[in-house]
Amino acid sequence: MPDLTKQKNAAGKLIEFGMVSHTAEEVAHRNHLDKEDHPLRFQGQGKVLLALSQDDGLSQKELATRLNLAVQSTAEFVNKLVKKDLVTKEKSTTDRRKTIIRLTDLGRETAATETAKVPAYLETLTDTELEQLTAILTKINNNLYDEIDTMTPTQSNKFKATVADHLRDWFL
Amino acid sequence: MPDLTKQKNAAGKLIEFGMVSHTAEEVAHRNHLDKEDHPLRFQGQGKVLLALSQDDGLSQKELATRLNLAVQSTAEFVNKLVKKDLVTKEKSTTDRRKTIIRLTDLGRETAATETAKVPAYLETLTDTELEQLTAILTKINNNLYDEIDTMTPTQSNKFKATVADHLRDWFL
DNA sequence: CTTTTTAATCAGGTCCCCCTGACTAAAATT
DNA sequence: AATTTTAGTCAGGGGGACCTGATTAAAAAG
Repeated sequence: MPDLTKQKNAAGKLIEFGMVSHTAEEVAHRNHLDKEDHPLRFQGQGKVLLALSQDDGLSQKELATRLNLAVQSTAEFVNKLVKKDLVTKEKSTTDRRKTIIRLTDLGRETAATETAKVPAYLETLTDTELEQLTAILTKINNNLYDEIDTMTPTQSNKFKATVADHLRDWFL
Repeated sequence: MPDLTKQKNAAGKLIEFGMVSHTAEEVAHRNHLDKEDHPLRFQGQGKVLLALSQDDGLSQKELATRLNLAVQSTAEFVNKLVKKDLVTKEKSTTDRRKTIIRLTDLGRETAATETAKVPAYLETLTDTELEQLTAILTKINNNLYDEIDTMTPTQSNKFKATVADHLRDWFL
């Protein structure tokens, strides 16, 4: 039986981490120490980018189902990404209803550097700590995937595949 | 010299965690398995609530400086919280320019349950893992506080105190 | 007793994430 | 050929986190 206090401690630290990292990002952004427009948080537009770096050339519909989004939301994000020259839209030749979304070089690069970026706050951790953290987060993330899968009976939910596999490829 | 690969692994897991936990929350919310209006992410309104649970009866100005926000933003969040019956506003009697913000019982309770909530995904971790996670996050968070303090030369930046001390009180 | 500083407010904006409803155009069915 | 399904689009919204600018009321200072 796990110690409830320990759980609460960890939970608190996690909340704290969420808040503080968010604030740090915002401060950095306001101080213009940050070149990019916006950090690209891997929600919304970021999610789309990530899905595409794993599987380029998806249709909007496919993107929407994979990302658990309404098609219209997906369209919105895609359009925003087009404006930033991170992806392109082109009509499918085999099925002219479909629009194929592809990463531009810039888009691919952005996704890569964005995910490969090592935050400064990790640099003081020892190798052991990094390993522990990775192992623990792996466990946590898997739990979360299960949670999502349980809640969304959409059998074609490729969310986990989209996120996890991509990151695995990038990092392992 | 720390292993760069290990850093990247951890960084990736952290990104993944951010995305996945966010998605899980959204899914839960859409499925109405979530009673509350909105999860209260401890930014914006949530930050205000947290600051108040540590130090009740602050003025809006004090809140703003502590939270690194424009006074107008603070006012906006406070007003939203008032509508939700989580805080109250009252004019200070000693200085009638000031507006004192106080938590309602509901507000205090909300902050408490919100922060004390142990996410399901922590329940499968062993005691050892929980301890490791807590230790590592403590280190990371401290790094982030330093980052923020370095970037904001506002000497009166009580951000760290507001966030960390409160959570410490709650969890330790 | 003025002038200046301070705490708030209102007004208006920017950008983000995300959704429903209504409607076309192109495939797949019947 | 006529109908239905499918992929997208437009229009419109709701809520959230923030911000700048202009203005008021009250306290502090000169």
